[in-house]
Amino acid sequence: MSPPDRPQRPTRQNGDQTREKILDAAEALFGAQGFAAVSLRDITKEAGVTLALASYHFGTKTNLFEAVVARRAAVLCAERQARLAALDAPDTRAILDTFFAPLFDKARSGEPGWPHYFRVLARLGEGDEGALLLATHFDPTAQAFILALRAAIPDADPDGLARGFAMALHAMLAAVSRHARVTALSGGSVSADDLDAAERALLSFATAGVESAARPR
Amino acid sequence: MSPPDRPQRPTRQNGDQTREKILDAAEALFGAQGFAAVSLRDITKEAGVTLALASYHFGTKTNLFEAVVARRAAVLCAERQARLAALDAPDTRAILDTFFAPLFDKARSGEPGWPHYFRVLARLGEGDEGALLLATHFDPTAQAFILALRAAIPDADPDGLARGFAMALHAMLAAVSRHARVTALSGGSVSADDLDAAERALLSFATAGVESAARPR
DNA sequence: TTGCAAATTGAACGATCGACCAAGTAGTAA
DNA sequence: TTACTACTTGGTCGATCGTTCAATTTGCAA
Repeated sequence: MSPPDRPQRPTRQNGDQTREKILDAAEALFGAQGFAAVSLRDITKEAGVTLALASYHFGTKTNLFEAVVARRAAVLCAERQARLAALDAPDTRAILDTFFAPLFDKARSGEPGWPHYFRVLARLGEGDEGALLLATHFDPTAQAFILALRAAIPDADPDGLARGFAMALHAMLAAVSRHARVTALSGGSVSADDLDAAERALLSFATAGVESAARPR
Repeated sequence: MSPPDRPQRPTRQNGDQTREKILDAAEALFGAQGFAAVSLRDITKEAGVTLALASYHFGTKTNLFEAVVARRAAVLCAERQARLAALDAPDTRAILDTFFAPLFDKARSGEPGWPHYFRVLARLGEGDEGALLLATHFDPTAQAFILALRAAIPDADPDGLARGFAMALHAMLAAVSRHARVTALSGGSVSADDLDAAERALLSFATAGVESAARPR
């Protein structure tokens, strides 16, 4: 049946390793191919465990996907909130930098799971199920940043600012998850894995873009 | 077997209607749920035709998807190229407006297929198969616009400009295909179907963003 | 009319899917 | 040791998948 709620005693430790292996494999495959295109057999094979373990630890395929999304969402949002709270009278650029930087830090950490996770996130905005997950895990933090931006741009048009922030958010996801597209558009001159240059370009782009979109007309 | 290449005579007419009905249904469902999540049975049921007709007219599911992408790509790119050629010594804003406007015109045309198609395009950048389709159908036109932008911003950094254009492109796709996300982020105050406001915000956002990203540092 | 190819039909094929089960292993606590 | 729980296993269920087939209908040309 389903996993027994969580270790009630010191911990068995063995099952947790299996859980993480399945989550890592699912994260990589969901990010590369999407939810429907990946089977539980693909995932458990990639993880090096038997098929039934996926159902045992996560119940359904949908539950597994939600666990993939939830695992790193809390880490990301907590870091964003902490950095935002540490800012003192920030301007637009500082606020957006605080929003973007955790992603690039994670991408530079060397842990391969984060790039896979970003590709999962980039796919999330599309379906109705994904939108609900985004709203649950990321909207509270995102709205805190929108409020901060509203304070930083005194006479901002709220609707234009919200539109600008949403577009900056998608530009960010493109910057951390679709390197190949930029390389192709540049004719090959833009290096796919120059994260520092990508972060600089994104910050310049989004700062000017958000301020312009928020400017009342 | 497969469709016999195309009408070799005056035209049978009947099969073309069926083709269009299948393409419309596939476009709507692929856009809403993605390639792998939609079955040929879903599509033919939505189209009101029998299952075997999909294979008869398009061969494989992959061929059908490529036909969906190709059908409106040529229309879009031709219009962009024509408008771009008509510009005389344009600035950044005019070039980007020329790139964005055809999408919003189509979205406002009342034809329901176009919004569905934009959702298909928004999903395309993610997989490797989709990237190839994008490159085939859209990259030549996109690179013409990048060249125009380079001419309009004399001392632009080419890599920064390419990054900026790629981000503007994704912001555009978000603006025409993810209305619900913006509404949620704004707390409900942004109307999901105010295309005029979305186009104004996108043009302001992208113009300032691209110029800022292209500014040599 | 007859002839012929395009178009359409209903049914079926083998493969793969998510989920589930009974049985067995392993590690801890009594 | 024994008892208990967490964990793991191989196998199987019905459903659904893309694709293919032979047979039939349709509509223009001769």
